[in-house]
Amino acid sequence: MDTQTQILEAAEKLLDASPDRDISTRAVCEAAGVAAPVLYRLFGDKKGLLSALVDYGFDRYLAGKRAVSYSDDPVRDLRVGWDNHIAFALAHPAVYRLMYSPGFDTVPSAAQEAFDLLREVLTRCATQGKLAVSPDAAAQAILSANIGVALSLVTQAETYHDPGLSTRVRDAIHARILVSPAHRPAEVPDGPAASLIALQLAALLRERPSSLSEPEQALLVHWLDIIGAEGQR
Amino acid sequence: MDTQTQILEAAEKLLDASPDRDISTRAVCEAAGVAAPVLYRLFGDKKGLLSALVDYGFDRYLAGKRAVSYSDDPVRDLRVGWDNHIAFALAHPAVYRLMYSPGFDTVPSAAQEAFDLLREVLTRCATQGKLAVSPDAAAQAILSANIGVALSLVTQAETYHDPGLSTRVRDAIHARILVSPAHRPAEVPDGPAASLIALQLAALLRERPSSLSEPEQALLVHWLDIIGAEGQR
DNA sequence: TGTACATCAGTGAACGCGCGTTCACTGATGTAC
DNA sequence: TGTACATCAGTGAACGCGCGTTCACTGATGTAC
Repeated sequence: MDTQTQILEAAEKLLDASPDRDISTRAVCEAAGVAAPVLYRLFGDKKGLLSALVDYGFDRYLAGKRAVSYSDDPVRDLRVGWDNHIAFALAHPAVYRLMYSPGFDTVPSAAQEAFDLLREVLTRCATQGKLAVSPDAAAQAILSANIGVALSLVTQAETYHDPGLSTRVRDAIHARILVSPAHRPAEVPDGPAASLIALQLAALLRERPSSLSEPEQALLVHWLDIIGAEGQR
Repeated sequence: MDTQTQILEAAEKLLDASPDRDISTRAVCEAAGVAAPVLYRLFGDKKGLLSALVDYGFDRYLAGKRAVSYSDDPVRDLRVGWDNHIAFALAHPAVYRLMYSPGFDTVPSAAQEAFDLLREVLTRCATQGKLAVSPDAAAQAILSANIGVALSLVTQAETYHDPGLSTRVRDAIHARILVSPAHRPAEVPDGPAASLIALQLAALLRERPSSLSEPEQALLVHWLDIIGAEGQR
């Protein structure tokens, strides 16, 4: 383990143990067993250390996700992704807080990457005609709820003690976002086919460009999204 | 406006404007136009100021809620409550962060009070036989999702730009938590009456004590909850 | 192979600023007699 | 009504600690000749 990793591990450990969610660079150096200037040569300053810490923790999390060759059931991947998110928050509470409830104004790049990964899975759902809203809207709904459950569990475990909480919220969101085969005919009695097919087509077109020009295709997809949105309640 | 309020308003204003979500007592005093010792006589120390700030902002929010004589439609109250929560977060981002993503270990008492208020509304839903899970489980699901949406909107407005996000997540959770008249017979084909009536009875018993002894009643309600939970998927 | 030198990860010690906090004091207001 | 005194919200100025950060230096390693 090189010095850089040593410092990062020490920093995360101290941050998890700190009641006020803050650490001093001096304490980090002492815990890592190095002199102060080492930290500043490697990370520039304290802010640099913290953002490196976010990247360090989250890269391992995303690496696992990226490496996984997705199953051919994107809906299943969606559930696994939710559960992974919760598990990561519980395993790295301090880093998680830095990611999704940051003290600085700039949002960590890793958070954006996580969002994009989720949207990819959702696009695959849409391609199979299983998504009832646009992938972007679905990603926003899923991630925001996912973050809420994770932060609640991390910061207020006593209040949020229901063991079924995470899956209940997860399935509630998924049920709303996905096309439920059982409910489809009952929920949208007239003209559901149009909006659903529009969404499916929009997802397909987003993946592979057609023979249309780029602006034309962008407008087409936009219109398809509008038609698809009509199917929502 | 007395000195105490002046200081609190100055503190919230500075906190909302601060990029790193922190303030110095010196800056607060300067902005409020008072000398430093005043702050320490009124609030004890910095931590005292911050928790007073949380109470100050949140009390006004809860006061409005408490004052409202609820409609006879608790499900409607549920929706209004969600929307109020979001509105408060957007109006007081810094205070909201202190409440639901606190830097200290102790959870603000106002947060607990908000949780209890939500559970009361849910109990009224249960009394009318409209709740498909226990009020406590429902409150956890609703609040955690509500917090997630609020924090996402507050800290990452650019990413979470979908105008329908809040209501979509809200209705998704509510649909899962409430008994949908249309779905009830289809969802729980055999013996749904038992679990639903058990939940309704449990809610009623929690409100007015029966002729049973307190421990007896507590055990009864506990069993009713268990039976009620069988109806959940 | 031996020597001279550049490179660079590391150290010990200090700097100095900002901060939370407190000390000694003032001036206005209310109250007992 | 007038006087003496307690109360208390306020002030100016300083204290001193912890912190992020940097300076001058060391010792090991790799490399050209």
